[in-house]
Amino acid sequence: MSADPALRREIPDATVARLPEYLRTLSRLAEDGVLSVSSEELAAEVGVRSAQLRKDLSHLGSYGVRGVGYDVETLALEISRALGLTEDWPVAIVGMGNLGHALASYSGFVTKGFRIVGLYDDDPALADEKIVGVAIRPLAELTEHHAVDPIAIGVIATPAPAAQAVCDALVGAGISSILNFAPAVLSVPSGVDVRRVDLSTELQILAFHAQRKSLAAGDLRSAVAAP
Amino acid sequence: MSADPALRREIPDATVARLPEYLRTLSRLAEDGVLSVSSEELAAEVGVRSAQLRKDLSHLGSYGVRGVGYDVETLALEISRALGLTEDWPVAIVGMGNLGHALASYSGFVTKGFRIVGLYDDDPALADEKIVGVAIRPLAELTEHHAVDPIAIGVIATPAPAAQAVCDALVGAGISSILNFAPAVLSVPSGVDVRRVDLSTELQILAFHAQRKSLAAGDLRSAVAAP
DNA sequence: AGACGTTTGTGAACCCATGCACAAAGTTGA
DNA sequence: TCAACTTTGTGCATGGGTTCACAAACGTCT
Repeated sequence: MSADPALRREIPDATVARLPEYLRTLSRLAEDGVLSVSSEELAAEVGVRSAQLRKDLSHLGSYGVRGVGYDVETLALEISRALGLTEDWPVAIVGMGNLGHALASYSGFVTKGFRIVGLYDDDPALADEKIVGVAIRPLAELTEHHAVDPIAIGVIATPAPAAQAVCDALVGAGISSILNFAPAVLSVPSGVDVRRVDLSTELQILAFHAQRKSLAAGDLRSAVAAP
Repeated sequence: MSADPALRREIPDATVARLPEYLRTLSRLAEDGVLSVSSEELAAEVGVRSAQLRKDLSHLGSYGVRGVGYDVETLALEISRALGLTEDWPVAIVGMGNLGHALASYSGFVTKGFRIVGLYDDDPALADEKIVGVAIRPLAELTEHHAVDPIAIGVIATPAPAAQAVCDALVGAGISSILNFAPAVLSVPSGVDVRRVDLSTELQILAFHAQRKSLAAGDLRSAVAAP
């Protein structure tokens, strides 16, 4: 094995965003006993163009065989390595409301490369609860906990007003990867990586397109000026 | 009232994706009693460049005043109109597990332009439950319900294996806007709009960047992430 | 061994999005 | 009224991402 192009070379963000999808589909194919796929087949499954798939994969090295395709197992492993999923990443969730509960018991967490090591909420009513074997603790214990059993990724599932304070606590403890479910823009020092998942944003984007469709179809809305 | 540029003109997807953020921030400013903002100020709040904000807003018309800035109320209203949020969109959620419960009780749903009109799950154990005043019903009743009280947006919160069947049911009933939380690629006829929100994808993207950071810092070749 | 069919990997062209820089348009103050 | 100042709206350049199209590489079959 030579140097690892997946880690050395710069992989475009747009490509990184698609790799999890490729990986998921490859895993499903592997379960179904499929040994080899062409870029055309895999692209069709995922819903992208085959040229894009090939270009994406080319960023992590040359793992295909011309005239044949890609070995499913090998490619899945290489994508896992590129994404850093060969190791388990310890995750902590802050905010154990409905969403926090849902995230903690989400099966996708445990299965692939992630492991919940901490659940935090300051509500005393939750103090003795355990989810998937992990106790819920007050946020004040985060730093202490992190020192003993390091946390790589912090998930914020609190209401928006609390999000910045929680974020500051996470950053203060030394966590530099944050997944934010609260509808708030977080300000963080450089070097800290924040991704936001926002339900209402997605709904609003859908509403926009739905509106466009309904206007395009029945064009008898309020006063539309003639061109 | 003249022609509505927000609806007639083509608004780039990238812009549409940012409009909800602008709207949220404007709403917060309005609550704080702020009457007017410059593109510089608003952009700083949202975390984008002021030039981008101005270009985005220019796609929906000319609602700023040179030398002054934007009237907060007016701009919020215009963005709401562009996104189609002046009307309430009826939403149905399918799959009342942890995530479905979390989504149903999510406050963001009710407040801004969306209204839950249906909750569906085939699990008999949930048959008599009500969340936010809406009863949980079996999926078979969807079409009937939709005929009486139309649904604009369907949210899929089921496990991945059930997602395609649920999607087919939604599309079959005539729903053409779908928000999918299941980790599965849905195949739909053209004209149907699907957006996917995937927790594990987001985690994996974070893991990729975290890995890059840890490799850049301590440059130990094949060593593990942990110090 | 050699010709043929298949599929990858990639150079090049296109397209969209972002950022810069400035003229146009408005306000304020004398 | 007019000059000075502020901020918008936008033409233009720049950069990234997507798609096309094809040569190189591999397996297969005779």
